[in-house]
Amino acid sequence: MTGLSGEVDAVLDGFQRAIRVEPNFDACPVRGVLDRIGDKWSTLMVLTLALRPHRFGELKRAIPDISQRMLTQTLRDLQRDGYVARRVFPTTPPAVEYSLTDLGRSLMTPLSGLVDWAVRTRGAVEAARVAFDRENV
Amino acid sequence: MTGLSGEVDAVLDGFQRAIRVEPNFDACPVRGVLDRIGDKWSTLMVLTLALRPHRFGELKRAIPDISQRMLTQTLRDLQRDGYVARRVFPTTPPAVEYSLTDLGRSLMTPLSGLVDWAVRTRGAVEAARVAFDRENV
DNA sequence: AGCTCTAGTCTCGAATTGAGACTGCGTCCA
DNA sequence: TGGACGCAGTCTCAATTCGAGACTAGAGCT
Repeated sequence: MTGLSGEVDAVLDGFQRAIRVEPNFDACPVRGVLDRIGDKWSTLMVLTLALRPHRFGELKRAIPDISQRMLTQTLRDLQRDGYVARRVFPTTPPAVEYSLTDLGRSLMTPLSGLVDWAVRTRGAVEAARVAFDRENV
Repeated sequence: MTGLSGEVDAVLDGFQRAIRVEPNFDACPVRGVLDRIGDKWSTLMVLTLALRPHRFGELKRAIPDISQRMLTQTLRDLQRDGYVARRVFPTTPPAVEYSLTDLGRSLMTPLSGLVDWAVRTRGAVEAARVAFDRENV
């Protein structure tokens, strides 16, 4: 047995069944969802928008090392998947407000579990990295 | 108020504090951990290794659309971070077994929460995509 | 001698990303 | 009246990353 809780086993079973059932592995819809979440900028952006709605420029300042190009593109992708809502105020200069939808907010529960895990394990990960780099010159 | 549970709020607070404290945003250790998890292949590989240990070739067959190059590289990265253990049997032809470490297994709880969420929401995401594509010609 | 098997590495063209210049258009200040 | 500014992008080009597939070592099998 795996030593994991029953809940985890159930999810694993579901995962295994999902990829078995899906003849085209690449088209697995769970992968489609996970790939978006797994994107370098997506989680960061969802986490930032969870604090409060942001305008385009605010997001750029909140995540200083993202390029405008990727900011635009990631926002579009999140919007397309229904996680983020885009509201345009036809003023000059233009104002655009991005906010999480209910679907986007529903991601916060599993995502915060992951962030929490990351915070708890980062020490172990850092130690593992140092050990690995020491052994592999 | 955000409408989220207190637990999520607490994690968000932690996240916000973490990025505030970190002067070099790019070096935030949580991001380092999340970036690895967020990798296109990492989650898939962890999920596969959670089923049972796999040899290199088995992994390649289990995840048919990964290139050898990325398979090697992702496994190295996961090993470096201490999620995966690599065991070499000095036979010919060589045999190498990859398995999850305790640290790697500890990821299964939050990760399965995410997979579960992906399974539950994929219908809504698919609908959002169709609606978006219809509106944007 | 030649073929097979495994776990990689190497090379090269293709796709993705980053840095930053540029746009449109009203407002503010002179 | 005209010049600079702010905002939310788009466009271009260079750098980085990725995928596909050829190639390697060394023992066993025929």
